[in-house]
Order: sequence, then structure tokens, then C-alpha cells
Amino acid sequence: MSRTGSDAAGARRRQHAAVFAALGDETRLALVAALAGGQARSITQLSGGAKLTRQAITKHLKVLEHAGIVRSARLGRESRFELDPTSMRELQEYLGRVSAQWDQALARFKALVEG
Amino acid sequence: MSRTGSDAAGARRRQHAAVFAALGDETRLALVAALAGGQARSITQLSGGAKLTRQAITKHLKVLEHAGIVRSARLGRESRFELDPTSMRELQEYLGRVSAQWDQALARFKALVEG
DNA sequence: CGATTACGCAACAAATTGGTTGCGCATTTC
DNA sequence: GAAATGCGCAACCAATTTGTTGCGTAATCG
Repeated sequence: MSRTGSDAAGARRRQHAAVFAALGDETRLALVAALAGGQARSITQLSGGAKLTRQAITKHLKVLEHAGIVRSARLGRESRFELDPTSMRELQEYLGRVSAQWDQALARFKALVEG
Repeated sequence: MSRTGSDAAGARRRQHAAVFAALGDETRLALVAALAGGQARSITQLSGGAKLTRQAITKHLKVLEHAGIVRSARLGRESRFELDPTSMRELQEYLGRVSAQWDQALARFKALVEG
């Protein structure tokens, strides 16, 4: 296992881990789903169907925002959140790269056995 | 925001959240990277380059295993871990669906404005 | 057989996370 | 202007996570 240091690859890995961690919660996934429709929503709107407090939802939204998954803008007395799928697309590519690497390794193994 | 209850969609969401959470850690991402090459490795091998104890690595591996990202098998006196990319592929599809939904929403918005 | 290697288990300790409550402030609304 | 709405801040609490250390045991090597 390579080290967990602060080189360039490590920084990318750290960023990926942060986004993964932000998505690693049921409530936050529900928020992402609610925002995936493309329409920006206020905190009370997003707190509507949940069993949690508005404050809890606010904290979850801040986690998502800090990970770059979501953006917010104050509009009058309400602050509206909208999705920014950029970081999620990056994760998707990352997962694709790992899967591809695995597939290649498997192909090499098959060729070795069958060859 | 829809509720966080225990319906079928909620169960899927819970599973996704668990896998995301398992990947939401730098050390565990490094382990995944080390195993992506396709070769099964023992715990001491995987602990080699890390600054953590073998026990810490063991715990991380158990987290990955519990999330279905990794499988283990005892072989002699060592227990060897290998990647199982199935759950990661599922996450990749999930992220793709969210992105696609976002893109569609954006397209509808553009059509509405320009139309 | 004795020493070494690889691991598992359990008991901590410290830090982080997820959640609530109480309060105050700005913005609408009537 | 007074009431209501939407939100932010801070304190606090319980549970989980992350990591260490110590020890025991099974497998391997000489």
C-alpha cells in the first residue's frame, strides 16, 4: 500500500475521499436526490419531508457544500441550494478507472492461464 | 426531501450510502488502489507502506469487506484480500443516473428559456 | 522443538459525527 | 409597526469512528 502523504496524487485522493464521505450518509443522499431535479430549493423546503430538525438538515447541507456537491445563494430571507454535479462526475470517472484497471488485470490473468 | 424510511428505495439508498461511506477515507482509498491491480494481498503486505499499525489497517479492511468492496480468504497463516468491483460499479451507475437527471433538467430549462 | 511470522481479540482513549435545543437577527407580510 | 417566517450561531450530548497497545494463538521456518 502506498503512503498517505501529501504529494499530488495524495491530494487528489484526499479530495476524492472527502466527496465520497459526503455522499456516505442516507440523509445527504436523499438531499442530493431532491436537488437532482435541477430546481434550487430552500432549507425549509428540503427539511419538509425529513424527520430531522431544520438545523440537522442545515448541517448536512453544509457538509455537501464543503465537498463541492452543492452550491448555495442567499435570496431574500431564504438561502437556496442547488446541485453541482461536477465532483460527482469526477467520482464516476474515478470508479470507472478502478473498474477498468481491475478488468485489465483479469484479462491478463485469463490470457496467462489460457495461453 | 423524501423521507428516510425503510421502503425499497430507502434500502437501496442505505446500501449506496454504506459503500460511499466505506470509500470516504483516504487510507481505504489507498487500499483499494493497492488492490485494483488484481492481485490478492495479505494484511502485512497492505500495511507495508502505511504509517498506521497493522491493526488499524485490519479495521479498515473489515470496513471495506463489510461494504462488499473487498473479499478475504485465509490461506495458511495469512489472510489475503482482493477487490470485488461490483459495488463500485453500482455506485458508478448511480452517479451516472444523478448526472443524467441533472442534464435533462438543464436541457428542459434551456428549452424553456430559448423556446 | 524453539523462534518467528501473521494474525485475531479486546480494552482502552481521542477525535469526529449526527443530532437537539435555545436564542437572536434579518426579511416579509398584514 | 407588529407578527410571522427563514435562517444562523453556539452550546451541549450521545454515538460512532479511528487509532493504539497488550496479549494470545495458529502456522511456518531453522
